[in-house]
Amino acid sequence: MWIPIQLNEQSAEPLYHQIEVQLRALIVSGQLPEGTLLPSIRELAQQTKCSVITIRRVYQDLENEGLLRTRQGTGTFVAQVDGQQRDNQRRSAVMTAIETAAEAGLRVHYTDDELIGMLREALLRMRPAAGEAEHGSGQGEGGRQHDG
Amino acid sequence: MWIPIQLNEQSAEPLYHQIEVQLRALIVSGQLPEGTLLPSIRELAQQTKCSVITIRRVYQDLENEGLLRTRQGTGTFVAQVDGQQRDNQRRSAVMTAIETAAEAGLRVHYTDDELIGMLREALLRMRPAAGEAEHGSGQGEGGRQHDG
DNA sequence: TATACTGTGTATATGAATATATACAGTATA
DNA sequence: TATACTGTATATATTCATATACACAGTATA
Repeated sequence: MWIPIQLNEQSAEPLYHQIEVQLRALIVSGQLPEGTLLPSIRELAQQTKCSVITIRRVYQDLENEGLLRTRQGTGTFVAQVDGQQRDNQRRSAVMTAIETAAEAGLRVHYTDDELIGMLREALLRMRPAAGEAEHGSGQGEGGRQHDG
Repeated sequence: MWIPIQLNEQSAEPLYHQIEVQLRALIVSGQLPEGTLLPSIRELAQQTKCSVITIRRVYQDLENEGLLRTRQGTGTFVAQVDGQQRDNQRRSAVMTAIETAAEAGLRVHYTDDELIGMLREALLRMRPAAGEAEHGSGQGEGGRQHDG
């Protein structure tokens, strides 16, 4: 049992948070369907080379958000949430970040069009040649600092 | 000597960081021109009701970024940076936030158009009626006076 | 020089965030 | 029941962020 989690050891962003963000996205985007049995905390701890307690925290946090359901002795599953609610979570995760960006933009007096242009640029850069033959160049994504 | 800094005591965002973000924006957007003498650290500390050391840290951080210049015994000034470089800083402050948002969006499989739409929404919400009845540049209620 | 401003350096308190080991408890099944 | 898995609870180490007091040093000027 394996799920795609990529940790950046360099980043100042704490492990538990990196894992949470990625796992949350997998669930909320439907890539991990309802009822899916996740790896055990020990298994995922081994995969990610961090402690069991850290993974436990991740599972616990996501359970508190209603995304997971755990049964002691059995395992941890993707919870069933109604589509409406899941959409909300999916949306709000992104909207929060967008609002932060918009705020930053307004503060330094960028126009709406300029900001939208910058978003277009960023997307183009991060989603290289979607439709072309790209293969290979590992676009320098990655290490950002923690958000404020 | 007074500069418009608004602190949110409730926020989890630390004081020094709130001040830095706002002061950086004032400089980088040109609202505080080159050569402007800032309030002394003691004065700004009083205005913001936080300690001198905290303000000192702010000034020091911004000096390390090249935005300020301090002369012991005299005061702290807005540094002269060539327009190119200042534009870069203005831009990168926003771009970083935009990239974070884009990353979040891609993770949950939003399309570019959806993300752009969300940004439009956010801007509309945060910059209400910018072509309607309101005249004036709308920014910052609470008075911007500026005498020297 | 005396005074009253500037910024600077050192040393420190405090609390939260991060991560951990280890022992405990529930569940499934041969 | 014995075993081998699950998750859980407690207690703790460590580091970093935040904020501070207070003595020190440079500058301007009456």
